[in-house]
Amino acid sequence: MVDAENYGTFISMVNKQFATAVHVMTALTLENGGAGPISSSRLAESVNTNPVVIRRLLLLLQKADLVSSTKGQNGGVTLKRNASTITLEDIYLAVQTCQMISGSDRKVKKNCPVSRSMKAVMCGVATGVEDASKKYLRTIYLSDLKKKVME
Amino acid sequence: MVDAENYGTFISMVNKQFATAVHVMTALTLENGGAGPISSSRLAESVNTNPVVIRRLLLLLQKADLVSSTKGQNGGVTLKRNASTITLEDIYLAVQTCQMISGSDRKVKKNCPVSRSMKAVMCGVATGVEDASKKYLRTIYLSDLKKKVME
DNA sequence: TTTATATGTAATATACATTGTTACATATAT
DNA sequence: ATATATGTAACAATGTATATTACATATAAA
Repeated sequence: MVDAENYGTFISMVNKQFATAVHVMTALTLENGGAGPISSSRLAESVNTNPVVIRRLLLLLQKADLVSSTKGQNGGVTLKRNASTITLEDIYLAVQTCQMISGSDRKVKKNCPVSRSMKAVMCGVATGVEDASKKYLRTIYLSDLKKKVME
Repeated sequence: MVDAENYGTFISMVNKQFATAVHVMTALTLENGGAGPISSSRLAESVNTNPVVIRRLLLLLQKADLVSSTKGQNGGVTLKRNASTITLEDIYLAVQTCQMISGSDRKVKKNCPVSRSMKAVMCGVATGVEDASKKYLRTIYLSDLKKKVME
């Protein structure tokens, strides 16, 4: 049933990509320096998902130059940079699919001044939210998360 | 086709609610003080959607005490507070369905320290992003948007 | 009091992105 | 040569938001 009480109160559980990416990168931070590369299968176990989901994510992290992977026996993934130089903004930008706030894609009503202005207005708002968020994410380093996990 | 080039690059067009709410509130700001209340049908025309979509949104805005509505002939919706006292944070909080950054709902792997820590880690991150965003949204008043539209 | 018109609300259809899964090609260390 | 890892395609399953139709309810105005 959808009424005033719960309309719009669904919790969106799509877009786990950022959370998954942070998980993977944190795991690499803790395990690398240990016994070499980690396989997507082991990462998938820690995340509790399918290895292909992890591998798809890793392609994005590779494109952003955050990790590198090697094929074949004893292959797997390693961090490409030191954990104390990687921030959550780096990870966010690597896997970002869309802005946190999105405008509407509805057709503009050309005879309505408000409708005509909305795209520009929401674009500005989206940029503002994005900038504020990234500024915050930039303050958190992978090495900070490592500490948190080890506590 | 889904490959490395476009996997994760879909633009999510769900969650137009905030954009729609800003549109509606801006329209009310411009038109109120004019010829009394505005009907959901007229608002729907400006937004280019179905009146019911607008009415469902208005229920949320009413719960947040931002607008009030009257039934019957010549009925409709009016702003309940002055536009120079309403910020985009008020609107965001009224229609917010979930946090901008969400954690994963996957089951925790209890023998993995990273997996055990992730929920707390992502909760902190989500709160940080949320706070930063709200702080920004708090700086923009409906009266500012009115000016932008009238330019 | 009747009528027109507005909101309130339910039920359902539609659209679409993300995740999960299977299958297989490709590369590489041992 | 073989085992094992990544790379990639294809498709099913899931879940949320929007759109739409229909109707109940309230109220101003004739």
